[in-house]
Amino acid sequence: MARYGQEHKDATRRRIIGAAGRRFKRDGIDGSGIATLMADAGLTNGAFYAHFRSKDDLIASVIDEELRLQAAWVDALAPGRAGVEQLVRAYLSPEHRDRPDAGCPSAALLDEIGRSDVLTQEAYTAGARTLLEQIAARLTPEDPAVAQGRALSLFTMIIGTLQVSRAVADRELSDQLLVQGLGNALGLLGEEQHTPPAGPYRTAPTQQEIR
Amino acid sequence: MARYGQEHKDATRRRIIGAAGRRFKRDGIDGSGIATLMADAGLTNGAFYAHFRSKDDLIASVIDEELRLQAAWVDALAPGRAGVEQLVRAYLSPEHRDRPDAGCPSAALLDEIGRSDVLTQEAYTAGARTLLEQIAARLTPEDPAVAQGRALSLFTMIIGTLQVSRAVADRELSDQLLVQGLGNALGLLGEEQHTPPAGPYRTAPTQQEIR
DNA sequence: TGTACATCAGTGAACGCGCGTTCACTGATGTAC
DNA sequence: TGTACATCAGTGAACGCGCGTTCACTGATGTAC
Repeated sequence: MARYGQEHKDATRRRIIGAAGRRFKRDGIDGSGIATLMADAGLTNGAFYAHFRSKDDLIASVIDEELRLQAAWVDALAPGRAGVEQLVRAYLSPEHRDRPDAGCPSAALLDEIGRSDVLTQEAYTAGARTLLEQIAARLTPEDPAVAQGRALSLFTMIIGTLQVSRAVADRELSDQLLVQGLGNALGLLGEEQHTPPAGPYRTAPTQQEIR
Repeated sequence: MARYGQEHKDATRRRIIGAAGRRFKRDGIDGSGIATLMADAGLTNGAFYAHFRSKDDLIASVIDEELRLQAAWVDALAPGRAGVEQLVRAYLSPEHRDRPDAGCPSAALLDEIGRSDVLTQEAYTAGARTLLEQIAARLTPEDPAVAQGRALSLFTMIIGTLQVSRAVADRELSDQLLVQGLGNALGLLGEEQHTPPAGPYRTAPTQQEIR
């Protein structure tokens, strides 16, 4: 029958999506051409349309996949509130700021997602819902409404802080914004918690895969 | 001597910058071509290089101008804490969400600014510093450190919230995020303040020029 | 007051280039017999 | 076991188009005399 089984084609598709995710987060969606990201995946431009109907189709697939990976990363954190603290420390680290290609798709692409077509926005919607629920579930599960509000505060604050820290030319100010943002986030998280487990935020787990 | 005085050329330059600001915020920086934004300004593509050295030069000028306008808008708000509440209500309104071209440059362009050249990032840095100081100055000026932290929390939270509300395909969820974000922001603002002046956020002043 | 000239903001065609997309083709593999 | 054939993932040239940028030119105006 076929030269390779379906699993080979699926693997190639996933490879393209992975390479495109990294490229998009580094250079922007508009700033990434098909030929470039196919080369990233070790292929030539022509093969693209055997896997995707259009660039828009790819974009939606990438956003879907990126948010799934992020959800899996959040699931793997320590249980409960401690995991959220872990998340925040890793998220607002200089390492995350300096490696957008390995980082959070929201921080790197939110503006562009806001200008994307409906399929991409639907993928983002589902992903963001999941993340907000995951965070809320770790915060005071006895009061869902409060937890939901705090989850949204945290989510928007850490995204905004990382974006501003990346947009700023002054390194010192950028570092300061991260530290201050971390303080704000931890404050928001744990007024009840008296001694937040110390440890520099640079030793957060799976640094390379901060999302 | 010259056909027109220097003020004519300056006016044209400002007109291009204004048109480009609106276009950038609507379609993205990468998504806006020189010919299109010159047509927006009532000119043809060729005239562009009599006013700017390059597109990058324009981008830096646009970011500088957009943040100056935003600072002026913040200055015109009611004095003190009441002005910040006014700001937050206008910022997290459905009207602002739905008119990015007339809105906040940070919410529309932060990702792209993070990928822009150093001149653009320097313009953004100066503008963001001013805005953070303006907000901080309105919050408990007796304790600058606390005010600074809260200003950053507010700034990043409202930007993040607006971006997420724009990226989400579900209108109902989007509205809900704005309301919840507004609650969070007001909570952050005024634990001391018992009855925040009501009035729907849609009647915030200078709606058209929310920034 | 009337004419010749200089100025220069703006025009619009053209440049090479990379974009998203199409398509005739290649060639490594599995199957048939 | 060896040969002919079918499959189809991937190649790479080509398509029209819009990009950022350049440049020879236009034509309305102010100045000189």
